[in-house]
Amino acid sequence: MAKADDGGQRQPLSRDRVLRAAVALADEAGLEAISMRKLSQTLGVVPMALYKHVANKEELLDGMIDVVVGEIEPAMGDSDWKAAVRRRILSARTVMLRHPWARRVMEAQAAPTPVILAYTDSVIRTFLAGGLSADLVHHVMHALGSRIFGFTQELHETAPTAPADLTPEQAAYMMAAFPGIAAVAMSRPHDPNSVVGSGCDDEFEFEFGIDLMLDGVERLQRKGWDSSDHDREDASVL
Amino acid sequence: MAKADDGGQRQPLSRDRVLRAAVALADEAGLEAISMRKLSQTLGVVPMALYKHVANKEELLDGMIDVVVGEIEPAMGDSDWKAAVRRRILSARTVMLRHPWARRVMEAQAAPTPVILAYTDSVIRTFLAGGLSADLVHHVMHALGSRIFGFTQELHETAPTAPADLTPEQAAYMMAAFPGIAAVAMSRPHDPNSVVGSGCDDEFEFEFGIDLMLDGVERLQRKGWDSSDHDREDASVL
DNA sequence: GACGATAGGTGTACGTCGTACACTTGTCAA
DNA sequence: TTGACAAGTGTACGACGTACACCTATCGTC
Repeated sequence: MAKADDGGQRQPLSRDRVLRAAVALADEAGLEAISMRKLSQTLGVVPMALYKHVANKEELLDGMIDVVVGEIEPAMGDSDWKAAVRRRILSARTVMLRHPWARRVMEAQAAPTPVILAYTDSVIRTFLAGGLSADLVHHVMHALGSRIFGFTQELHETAPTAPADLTPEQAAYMMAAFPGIAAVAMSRPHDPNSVVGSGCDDEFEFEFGIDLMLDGVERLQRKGWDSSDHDREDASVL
Repeated sequence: MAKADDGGQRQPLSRDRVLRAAVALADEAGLEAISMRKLSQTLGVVPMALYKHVANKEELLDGMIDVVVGEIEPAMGDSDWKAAVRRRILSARTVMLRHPWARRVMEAQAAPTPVILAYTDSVIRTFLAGGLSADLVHHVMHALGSRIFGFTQELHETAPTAPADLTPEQAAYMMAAFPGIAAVAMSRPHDPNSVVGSGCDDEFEFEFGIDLMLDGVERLQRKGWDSSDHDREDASVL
């Protein structure tokens, strides 16, 4: 069995210990630090030792995601489906902010793990319990997409609208080359208290997005919308 | 200069030729086929030759994305902002369906290229020209996120709601373990004419998503919504 | 026509990666 | 005591990105 050189007893590896160490390493050193070799080092073990607990790197990454998804608050029996979903998603969001690498890993995943399916299932059941039709819920889940995991839909963390850290020359160039972006970037003084690097209040933007969707869904539900209603020749599907 | 062994004259490489070959290779062999070595092979050249035209692999990938984004239809002078944005996004979507690997590349990108900024800018200007306030446009762009590039927001191509290719045992297990998913998956017979692997009408789901957002935005605009209106203690931000 | 600069293609080499495979070693049931 | 089994080790291979030194064809200048 593995023992530390300094005489201390090293507890044996386990799948769980491997996954937790990997999550911790990714949290502090970023996703690019996750290699079987580097991870094994942090566990004081030889690279191949990991393969006794994890089939390959892909399974390692899947397991890391399961750990992260497991941190999302469980559903609570909530009378109002909108508030319930909203709280759940915002809880997911705080988890994903703790593990910023998780998004890229999930996006590269070939298929959802059972843990992910279970989370998705519980969100769906919240909608159904709120009285939404299965048909409507289907479309809503597609429309929400990865937002249910608390992911912003931005592609680039440093938003193109970020006016931060621009030299006057760069700013002038932006103004000339991308007048729309410039106009929008200048449009609002941001709340200095809850700001991320981009200079935007990310929390506000996120809530704006999910509220836009959830309010729209509520309106569809109220008017008894059904996907078979719509005329496929219409410009809009709603 | 490089010449083909068979006596035929080989036209010299160029950044453009490299990028186009890379896009073609990714289209037919997938993103994992994109390595400097394999790409150089398809160009009949030694790996290091590519570095005379592209600084490194990251720049190669950026360039590939620029090629793809360049395929999106330019904006047309459209009186109705909603229809204009809708058409533009749907055009982007058909481009991205041709290059399914583009999404992952863009998501891994550190920063937007000028080409991406130019496209983003033109979408913003469409909104502004339609009379939306810069403030509203700001939030809308965040809310739309990567949807403006025509990306579905799904994490996994094979949606968890896909009932296809399940053995009866698997189906029974799904029903028991994930009743919500099962209920939603069973809820609607899909249009067999425009179906992707998932068994869902992806085109419909995509349009449902953007229409949900654009309709919501139109409503906010009509009632003169302003981000400074809302009370930050409210449950909803709208 | 000669010639040096330069752009474009080559060859070799290094460090990193995931992981196959054969091995030792510690533990425990019989 | 044994011997099966789970856990950790060591070596090795092929793929990757790319640094660096090297050729070589082309062309403007004299």
